[in-house]
Amino acid sequence: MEAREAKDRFYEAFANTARAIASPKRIEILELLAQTEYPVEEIARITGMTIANTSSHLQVLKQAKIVESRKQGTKVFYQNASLGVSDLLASLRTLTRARVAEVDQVVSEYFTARDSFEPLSHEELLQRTKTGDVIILDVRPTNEYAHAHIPGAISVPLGEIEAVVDTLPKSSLIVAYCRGPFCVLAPQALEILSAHGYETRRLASGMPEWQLLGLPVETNEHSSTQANAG
Amino acid sequence: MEAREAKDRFYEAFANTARAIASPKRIEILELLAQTEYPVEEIARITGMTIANTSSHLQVLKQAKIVESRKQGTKVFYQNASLGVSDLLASLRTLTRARVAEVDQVVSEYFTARDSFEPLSHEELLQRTKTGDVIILDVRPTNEYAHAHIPGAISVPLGEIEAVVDTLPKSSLIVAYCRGPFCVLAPQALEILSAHGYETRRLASGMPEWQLLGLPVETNEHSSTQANAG
DNA sequence: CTATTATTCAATTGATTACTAGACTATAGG
DNA sequence: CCTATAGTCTAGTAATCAATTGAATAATAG
Repeated sequence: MEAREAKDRFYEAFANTARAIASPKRIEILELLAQTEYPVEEIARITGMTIANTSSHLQVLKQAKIVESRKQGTKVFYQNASLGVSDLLASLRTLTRARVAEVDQVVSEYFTARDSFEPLSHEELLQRTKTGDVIILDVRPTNEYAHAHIPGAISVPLGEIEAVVDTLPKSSLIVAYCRGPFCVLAPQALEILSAHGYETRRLASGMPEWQLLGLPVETNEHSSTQANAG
Repeated sequence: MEAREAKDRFYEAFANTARAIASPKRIEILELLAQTEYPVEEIARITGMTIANTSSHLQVLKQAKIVESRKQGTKVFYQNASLGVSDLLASLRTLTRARVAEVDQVVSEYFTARDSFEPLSHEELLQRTKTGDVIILDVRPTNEYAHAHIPGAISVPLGEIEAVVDTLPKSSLIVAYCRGPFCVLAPQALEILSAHGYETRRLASGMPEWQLLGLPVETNEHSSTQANAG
């Protein structure tokens, strides 16, 4: 009985973590917080939930030690507790995508099939930056860029793409990345750029995956969470 | 509304996978099936559940495409659908362990603190096998060994450790591994061996983790699932 | 035709889940 | 001190779900 109870408590601990993540809304929150910290109100706005509901979802995640919070003035900023969260999300994505055709259906429906081109792997990117003539665009909101970005990448939030169109040299390959493999920001940005005659490629994955690979990131220490997302 | 529904369905797919895993019993099953395939009856016996209950847990996992089944005679063998399952379990373990002190408490209680020695990393093992004088023991049940094992490893199920004690040269380092980082088989085996004066080390992780690293495995094509586990 | 093995069904028990509205708390700034 | 802002907490609702067991059913081997 002793051992039985201990064994149950043991597996229970892992099940608790899984249970905290087993909710569409909370996964959406975690994907967002994988980019950078956000205050409750903004999380609520982005996910389309009420403040109260968002707060309670965040409590669930906090109790499972999956997210952490930091109070600043009247605001409470939440962020993922560690890169391990991104790792778990990545595993979950891989396992689900490989097995559930439905996901790709939804992807091609919601994330309209803008980028028909083969995405660029991180190895390819690193290699091509050596031989030069590559411009890397980070098309996420500026606060996410500020938190962590690929060294040398330029911050151009999706809304400002039009503005920079003619400032970029047409001789360079334009590589854009955003939040992750299912994020639409980069494909949308590249659609605009390629319509203007640029040679473009999308980076296969986003910031969290880049960090998981142990690749270097650059940070802008200051401005925390001003801009916003959709 | 269209986009809203698509987004919800999208995250729902991942949440479904997570929900299927968010159960202590099912995690226990998955950890077992990460070793090799097992028939329902044996899974029930090992986990201490009724056949009916085990079957229904397996249906949940099967519907989520996390496990697959194969019918042979009157038996139905289940196995994990891919290494992605082990990957997800590993992420879940890491995230939970790092954040929940409780896990380590339970570990040190249930998995009694037999191995006080620093576990051996796979890099160290590979390095030491080059310089020779290392014997690798796979102390899992023989069917799990047959399914996949470290090249050169000798199969010595825990129950047969005593029998081989004096056949192993004392000049060699004895390295044992089993199912994973929380598996007790190897520590128990090593306790016996070190009591007999052997120099012993435990491999830090088990077969699934070894495979996740892309390291080579050896297989004995035949005998499927005869021996058993506890 | 019988024993074995697994699945399914029905029923029980017990609990969670997501969510909203409104009360409450904490903080910043006048 | 007062007020607006931001977030948390509580209670209630409606909806499910979850784990389990035992009995009935199905599939297969011999």
